[in-house]
Amino acid sequence: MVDVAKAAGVSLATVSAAVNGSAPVSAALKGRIHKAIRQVGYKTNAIARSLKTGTTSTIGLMVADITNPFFTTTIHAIQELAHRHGYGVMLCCSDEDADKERMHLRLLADRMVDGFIVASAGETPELRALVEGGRTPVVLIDRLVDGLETDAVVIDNVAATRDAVRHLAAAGHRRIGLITGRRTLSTGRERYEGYRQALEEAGIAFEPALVGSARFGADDGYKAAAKLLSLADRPTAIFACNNLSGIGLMRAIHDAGLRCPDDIAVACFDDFDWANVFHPRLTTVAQPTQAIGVQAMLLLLERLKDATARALPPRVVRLKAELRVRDSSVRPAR
Amino acid sequence: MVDVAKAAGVSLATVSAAVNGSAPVSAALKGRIHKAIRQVGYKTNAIARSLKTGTTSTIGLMVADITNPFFTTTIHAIQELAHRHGYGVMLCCSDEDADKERMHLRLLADRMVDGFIVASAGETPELRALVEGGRTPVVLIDRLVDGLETDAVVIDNVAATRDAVRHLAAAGHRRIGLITGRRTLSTGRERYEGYRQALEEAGIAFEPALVGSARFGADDGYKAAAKLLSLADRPTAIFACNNLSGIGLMRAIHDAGLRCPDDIAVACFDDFDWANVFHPRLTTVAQPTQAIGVQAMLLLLERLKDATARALPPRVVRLKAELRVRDSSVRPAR
DNA sequence: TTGTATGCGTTATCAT
DNA sequence: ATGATAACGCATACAA
Repeated sequence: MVDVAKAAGVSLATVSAAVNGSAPVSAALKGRIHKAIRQVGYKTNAIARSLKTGTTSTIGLMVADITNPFFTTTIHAIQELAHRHGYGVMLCCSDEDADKERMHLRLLADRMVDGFIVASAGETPELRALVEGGRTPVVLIDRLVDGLETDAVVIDNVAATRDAVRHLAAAGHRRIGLITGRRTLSTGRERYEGYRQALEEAGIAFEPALVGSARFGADDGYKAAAKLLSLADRPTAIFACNNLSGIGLMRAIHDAGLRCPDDIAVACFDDFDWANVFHPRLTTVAQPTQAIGVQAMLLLLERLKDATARALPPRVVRLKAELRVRDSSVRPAR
Repeated sequence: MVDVAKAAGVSLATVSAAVNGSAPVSAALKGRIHKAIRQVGYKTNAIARSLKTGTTSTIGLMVADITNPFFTTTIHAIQELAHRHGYGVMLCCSDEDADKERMHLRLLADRMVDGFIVASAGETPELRALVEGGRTPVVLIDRLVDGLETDAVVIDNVAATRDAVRHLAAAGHRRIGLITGRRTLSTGRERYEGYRQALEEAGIAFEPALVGSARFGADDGYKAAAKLLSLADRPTAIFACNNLSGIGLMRAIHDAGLRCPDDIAVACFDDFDWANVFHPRLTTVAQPTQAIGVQAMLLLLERLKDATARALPPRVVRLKAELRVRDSSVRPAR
């Protein structure tokens, strides 16, 4: 920039003013300056600017599983919107590991990101300090964390699961199994609650034996499902609380020599491109993944751009998920 | 940091030396300093450091489609390895749009990332300038770009496709269709070439009518597939050159009232979790997605950490993909 | 409207 | 071994 100033025969400050429009500069000088910029091949140094302004035009995005199509679409939406507003996105993945999340949170904080969007793997001192510090806005997505008062975008997991299980009950099923995710997550707890509600609503007694727990990955889901399927009086329908346990469930059904939906009805959380293609076409709870990302980024942008908005109380927006009934949950007519 | 110095009663320079180990500091002072650091709650400001050192400990990752499971796993591997080495990852997605890619490349360059990993949507002046400038290391993944001499990690697309089509031919198919991706991409060209080679090898005459083109997304794949299927003398087997066109293909088959593999055999590029679960279990070409990410990051790290390695000539590593034969490509015994 | 001077938080070069 | 001081490249308050 000093080179540009020299080449254009003006002062440093004038160049800065011309580049940022922070002060009026005569048209003549502007022309000279821009010409000089091209000549010198000047590129504004964002680092130096950051040091001076205290902002990096970068947000930190922390997700629990980047491999999950659910997060993938959300990340995409966030990234798209962020870029449109001049923000870069620094991505971190905790792999559902709270310790990793802490590390990454520190990495992001060190780099002085202007804001955070995080799908937390669990409450940590770092996360709490971050939101309580109040210096950097953070918006939670997908999962709420207890006692953390900050912006958030989640879906109504209770209603979504209730709808799905209600659908199963309406089809005549009385023994409905559940494969839950981790109860330490708000999603896990809420979906479990939705299951209970639907059961009660349908006048079906809750049976602990019918709920399996898949804390990590498809293999865990497989084991939980296999256990359910080996019950003497096995369920005639099963709802899987996430994508991965859904995969495990379908594998277990296949390996048990059972057929879906003839022998057992299935529905699961999280829709994905292929769900509609194979046999059986899978009944799913489709989250508004794109909208979640957009909403989250919008919330963050408000706090970022608008000084008065920074003082606003926490806003949590709950979006609705949609039950997509396909073949896997409805027994074919005989 | 100046506060720390004050609190510990030492000079700024000494604190810096103690923190970075850049100069010997007596144990006594070290103790005082670290205590002061905790007292003050000091956190090193990466921005200021970057301004001084000229490095950001951040790499730019540019992919064409973050929604694609292929990229997803690769991104994950890159991110993991980067973090282990103290690097942050700034993620950009071009959506297969060269113009977007240019914008994002500029965004990353402005932020002074130390290195790039890019799955390019096409050659652009920005990309060329970047590698020819030689100031920042660039490693290409998935796709090579003509005339760009830089590190790269790709797979042997010709061999992979040849293997898959050969498998189809070996099963007795003589009319084998192809749904290609964009020919402007190296992957598109190489996979097409592999198809031609397998045909020639099997003594099957090439028929232009049997190759459809799906440039963007599943819908495009659907159309291309539908056209192939409506041919008077339609193919008895089809190979889809990527995940998305595979989805379109399967939908088209279903909508045409055909059954796979009974009426038509199918194989497609890119494996994914669900491929093995539904009926028909899908025959796929599985890329070593994780290895691609690891290799790419390794290549980049070498250039980043080792001053002498920066002068090394471009290295392109070609990994092998693996054909996973499942049900969709083999006609059941009658 | 334009220029001068100063500081952002580090690291690095020199003395001491 | 430690301390004073000068950059790094930009933005801005203030003076002209």
